[in-house]
Amino acid sequence: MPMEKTFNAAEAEARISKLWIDQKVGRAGANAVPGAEAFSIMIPPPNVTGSLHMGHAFNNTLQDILIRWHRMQGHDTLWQVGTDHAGIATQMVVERELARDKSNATRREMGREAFLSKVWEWKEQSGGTIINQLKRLGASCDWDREAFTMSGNFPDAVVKVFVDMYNKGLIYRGKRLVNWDPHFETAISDLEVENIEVKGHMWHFKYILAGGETYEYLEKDAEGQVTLREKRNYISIATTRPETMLGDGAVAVHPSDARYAPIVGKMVHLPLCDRQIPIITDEYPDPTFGSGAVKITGAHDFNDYQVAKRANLPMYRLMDTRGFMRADGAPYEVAVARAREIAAGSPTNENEVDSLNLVPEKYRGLDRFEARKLVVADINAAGLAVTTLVRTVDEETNSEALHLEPVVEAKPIMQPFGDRSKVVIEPMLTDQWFVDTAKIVGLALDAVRNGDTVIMPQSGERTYFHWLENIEPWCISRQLWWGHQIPVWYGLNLDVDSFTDDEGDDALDEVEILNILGDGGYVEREARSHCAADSAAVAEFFRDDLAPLPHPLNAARVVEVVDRHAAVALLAQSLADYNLSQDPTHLTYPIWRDPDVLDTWFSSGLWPIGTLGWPDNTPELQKYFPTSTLITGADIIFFWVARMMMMQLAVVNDVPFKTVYLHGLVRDAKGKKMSKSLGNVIDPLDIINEFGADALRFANAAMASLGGTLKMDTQRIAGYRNFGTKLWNACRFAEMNGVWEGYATAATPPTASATANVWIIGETAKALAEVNEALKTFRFDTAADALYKFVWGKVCDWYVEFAKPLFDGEQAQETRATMAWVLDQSMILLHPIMPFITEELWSTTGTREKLLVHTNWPTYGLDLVTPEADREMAFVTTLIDEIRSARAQVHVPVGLKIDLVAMSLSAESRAAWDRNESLIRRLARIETFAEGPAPKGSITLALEGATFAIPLAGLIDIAEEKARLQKTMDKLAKEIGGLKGRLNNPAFAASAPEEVVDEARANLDAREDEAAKLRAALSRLAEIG
RNA sequence: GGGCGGUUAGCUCAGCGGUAGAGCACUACGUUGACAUCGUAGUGGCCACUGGUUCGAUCCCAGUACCGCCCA
Repeated sequence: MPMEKTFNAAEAEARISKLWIDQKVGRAGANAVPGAEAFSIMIPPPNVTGSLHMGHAFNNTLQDILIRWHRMQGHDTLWQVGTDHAGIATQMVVERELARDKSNATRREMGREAFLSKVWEWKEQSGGTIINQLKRLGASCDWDREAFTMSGNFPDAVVKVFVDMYNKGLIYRGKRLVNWDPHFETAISDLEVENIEVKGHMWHFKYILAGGETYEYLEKDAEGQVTLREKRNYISIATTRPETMLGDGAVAVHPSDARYAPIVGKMVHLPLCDRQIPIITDEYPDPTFGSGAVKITGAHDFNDYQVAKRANLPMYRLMDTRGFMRADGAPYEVAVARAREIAAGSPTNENEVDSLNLVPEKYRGLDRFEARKLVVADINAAGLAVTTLVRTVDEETNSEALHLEPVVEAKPIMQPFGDRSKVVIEPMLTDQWFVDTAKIVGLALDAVRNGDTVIMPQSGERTYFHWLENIEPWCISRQLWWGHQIPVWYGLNLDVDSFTDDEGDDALDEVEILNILGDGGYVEREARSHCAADSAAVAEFFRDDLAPLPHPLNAARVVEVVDRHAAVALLAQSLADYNLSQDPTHLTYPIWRDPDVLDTWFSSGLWPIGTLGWPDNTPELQKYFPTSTLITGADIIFFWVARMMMMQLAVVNDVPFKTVYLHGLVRDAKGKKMSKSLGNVIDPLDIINEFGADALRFANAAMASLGGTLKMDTQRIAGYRNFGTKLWNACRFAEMNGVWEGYATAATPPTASATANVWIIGETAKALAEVNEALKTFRFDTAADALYKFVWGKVCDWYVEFAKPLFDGEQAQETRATMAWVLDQSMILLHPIMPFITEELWSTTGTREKLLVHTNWPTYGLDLVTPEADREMAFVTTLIDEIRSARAQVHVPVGLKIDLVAMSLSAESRAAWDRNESLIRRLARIETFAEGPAPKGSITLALEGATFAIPLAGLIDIAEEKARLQKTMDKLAKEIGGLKGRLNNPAFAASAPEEVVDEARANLDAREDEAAKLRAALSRLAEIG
């Protein structure tokens, strides 16, 4: 059955994709020769909730190109595929799904266990979407090894790493100011916060000095002239977040700020609150900004937090997990009384400070933005706003009036938003788990500095260094349910420090038991904690804690309960039972697990070893780790690349990958970020449906120059679809000429005698060398460009045309063999970039031992290039180009055959002519050929080593031909001028390398030779008219 | 404010010491033994600006302007 005119991508891709998957062409080690070197790539695991976007398509195309290239070379390849559980994103999706049906219970109503089983259910149903989309793209992963960060050995690996790092002191728990997402009610890391400029306001408040004090406030201009002098009883502060003033711990001014020097150390009344705070100095306030005085709210601002720590100020938390003003704890009067005691020096601790709710009653329970409005209104009402005189005119009476209005500046402010929730992030003082990154960052920096891991483009290394050198502790706990739960358990601290053994039986008596349970007793103490892989292992630690305690506590059974509340209840129950029964065997010691889960990036940070079976020393781990190359977006260099480096080095003391290839974000044709709101999202599946996966892949490869932005243009994709069609039709032409009959795959080219055949074999070798070199250096664009130029520009534009007359001559047989081989090589070389169309052509042409995906990558070298053939073909193609160009310029109709006269021919040109006459005649549309002088009314063509004339008496417009020649002369003159200028400069000959000088000289000779021929032609024209 | 990068044909980008290339778009012509998802010929550029280094700079260095991205 003859081939169709075009490749039917929609039909063929599905069929070929199934074939590859059924035959497991991408399984680890497929097509590897014995003892082959390993080549491995870890896919950046897409979110299990996700679907394929252009970024994925781009990223995975590049990975697949490398994998296919190495696999065809017989290397032992692994492309590890899988998905990420994506804590927040997945929890969000499942909650949203549940909310669609009002009859469903909410997450909180159904509880942790039931919710998690819903998430798993959802994952089973829709988690495979993106994997199937990768298959449509043609990705040749090892599908049987598909991993998931919540399945298989991954949970164990994550827990083991946590425990190890905990034991090494690399993970700690602490109360820190973290980014709090009030929507998801969890901490998030710095990287999950997007700072966006929004319209905001700056309010100015007066904090009145305590004790009726006043001071002289002076403002000076740059020359030191006093511009303002007034007696003040207040200090003016500016804020964009008025509601936080309720938690202020101080007002800070810069130590060099002379305006406030008289009042540093004095107290001010905190408006709306019944307490006083000090005026302190700190380097943080900028004296030139606003009033130069800053209110310090340590629990709700990152800068203030640092100031508060330096000045040892209490940090009062004002909000709850949803971002509402606190409504818990003691009444305001009680809390504020205690705060005053603390301010006066009463000893306290972090936990007590955190437990004090200093939100006055009227603001309690309000949303933070509601509270803001109310605080502003109340301050205005109290006359504590900084005001300005405003003149108004009454329209009816036309009378002017002056009155004071609060100063509120409208100004853009940077506001933090959650990258998932899109709500305003609240800095919040909470207990969280941290990785002490400062302790593990060193190895990660060194590995890149000493080249164990190479990041490209190199600018990526600079970014990497800059971030790691300034790294902050990594907050790894999330108050979510979907994720790896932190392997830390807590138990009540029952250490009995005042035990008196009245009975001499070394056992607790009833009074002592009551002490344990009683108000303010042991159960109120801070809990003990232990970290271990599971509850059985952790129970050992708690038994060790219990061992030194008096009977019967030392014999208590350790049991796990849900939380501290349940633990206290169970312990009480248990002790009460004991008191009656005196049977210690029933005594239980309850422990509970930390409810938080780990940041998703903590587990994906272990992706390279986790997917290879670690902590078991599997054969895959030995073979494929460290992995060869990581291809990922530059936007996740911090999230993921740097963390994988730190984690792998900390855990297995080896780099996770040898090369990191970073690429930019895929944008639309205009360079805009693709976003749903802009409506400029291009769905790669739509592109595949319209143009085929190969066209998309080729476009991706061609765009992949190092460092640039990636602008996706469907017109360009269409162009590469056309490129596929071009190759298709070259093969179809071959088929129509019987080229494939009896042809079987051959590693080496056929012996050829016709110059065109010899030449194209050499061009094929050049293309191979270029593709190899380009892919070796990750220049996918160069590889694509070289293939495009070879297949279209050499094979189709010239070779196929040359072959047509050759098919009729004595060299028909070798031409068929050569064409088959060249097209074969084209399929092979293109296969990594365009796998579908090439696999399809492969199966419809010739006799094949293996699928193309497993066909051996060629190894022939540039020795196949024959310089004589190159020169000869250069003469032929130049001559044809010149004739065509001349014909077009003097408007010779395409259909008209012309005569050609050779005025002069060098020996080499004559030989070239003789061997290729039929090609030239055909492609330049020549009727007759003769040697001799130019007939009258000819146009002239000057080539190196030859001059030709085309007699066109009566057909040509003399003036037009003159203009044509003059134009060529002008171009030549410009070149000659430049070359002469250089050669006449003595410094050039003296300083430039010899070959450059020689080349310039030879070039000048050739140009002058051509110019002379053209001058002669012009003078001949002058004779005519 | 800090860091990284960009500025080359109408558009999107390569090139990065020997006076410019591709694809697309555009113009004219065109169905010759594969291909109109095509062919042939063509139009189009003080390589942002100012200095410096060099025999020679789009390319290296410094500065300026403008534009991105990331982090505060």
